[in-house]
Amino acid sequence: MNRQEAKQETRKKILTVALREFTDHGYQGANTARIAKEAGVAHGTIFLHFSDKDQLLFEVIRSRLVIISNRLYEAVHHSKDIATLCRIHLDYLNEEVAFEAMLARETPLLPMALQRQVFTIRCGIVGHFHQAISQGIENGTIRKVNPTVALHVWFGTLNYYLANQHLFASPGEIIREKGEALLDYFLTTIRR
Amino acid sequence: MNRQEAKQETRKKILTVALREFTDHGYQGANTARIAKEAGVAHGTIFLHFSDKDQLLFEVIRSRLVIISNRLYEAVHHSKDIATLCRIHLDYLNEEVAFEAMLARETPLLPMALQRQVFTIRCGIVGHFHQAISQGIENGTIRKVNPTVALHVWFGTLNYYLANQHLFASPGEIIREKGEALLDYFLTTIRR
DNA sequence: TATTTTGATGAGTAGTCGCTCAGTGAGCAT
DNA sequence: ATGCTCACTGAGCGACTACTCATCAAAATA
Repeated sequence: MNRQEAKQETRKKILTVALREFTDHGYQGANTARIAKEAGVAHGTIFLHFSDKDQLLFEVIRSRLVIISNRLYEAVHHSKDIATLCRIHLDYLNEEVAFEAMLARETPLLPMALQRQVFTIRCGIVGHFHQAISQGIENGTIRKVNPTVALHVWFGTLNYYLANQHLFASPGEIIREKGEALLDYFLTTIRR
Repeated sequence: MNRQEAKQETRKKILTVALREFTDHGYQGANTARIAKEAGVAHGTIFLHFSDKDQLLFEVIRSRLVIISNRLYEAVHHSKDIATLCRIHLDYLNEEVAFEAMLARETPLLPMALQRQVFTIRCGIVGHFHQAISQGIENGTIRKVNPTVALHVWFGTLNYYLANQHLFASPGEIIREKGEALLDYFLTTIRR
């Protein structure tokens, strides 16, 4: 391994550990000294690769969101049925429950630039849901509700569950324990 | 004013300033030195009245929650109609939007003990809504939905709006701009 | 008036944490 | 072999902040 490859390796190690650190301790709680220790590098090394803590965590969250976005985009591309979309969404949230819970808790406190990026990436996902509901209303399977509000209800309630998961369920089990009931409620209230 | 009255006055001044401090800067950001300065007392005085920052902010939050709890409790004596309760709830949130938005953002990050206490106080409020929905189902005005999930939807979506208010509306206007549409959606989806 | 009680003071302590920078040594070109 | 480059090191800096405690002064009490 030459020096440039080694440097990239170091950077990657830091990013990997930083993701876990953010997931476990949140934005404020993430500790650069601990990240360095866990990654097996000196504390100062972090600041050779990233100008400051903000930029490091920005990079971590952004890269994560891109993965999510792509995955949901592909999954969602094939079906326009709202029930299917919701189920795919629940499956995804259940797999990434630790990261998504932390994101739900921390997003409102993130630097505004990062917050807007999170929101923009989410908009792409929400668009598919919107289309599915509008189509359902047109062909008469869904009652005449405001599609935007319906989506805020779906995403909002899930966000609420994730952010406060330990008040509603055993840790890490929130989607498994509450997802089905929410989906059932959501579908029966919007379907004709 | 005797000494005991003066002491109570000091305590009250600290609480008033602490409420504004928490509303403006959140839990982590709330600064005990700044609170003391704003309240016109020495820094150490705060810790004569409150064992630590946690207890001070808990007292602040508790006193606020008691207000809405009492207000809803009184309202529920006159009416057990879910629409009325929701409207009272929206009115309250609109009046206290800055504090409630901060609470929505910060609750998941509070120390667990404080979080549980906030949750317990909220349970009293939620109880009133639960009763109204159950009664509505019994007398046939409300469809047979899971009342608990319905409440999570109502409180969860409002929480989502409040926590991310600046993504959905002009600052401080979130309830005014989105409350009516949400109430309309909520009622039409649960009513027969 | 003399003494005790007590609420208030604010400089000081101890701990945390992001970030720096002079120094090190392995790798690379010549 | 020699000298240079540069990724990396880690002790230490400085800023911040919750909390303490010796001290004070005014009010209550005797």
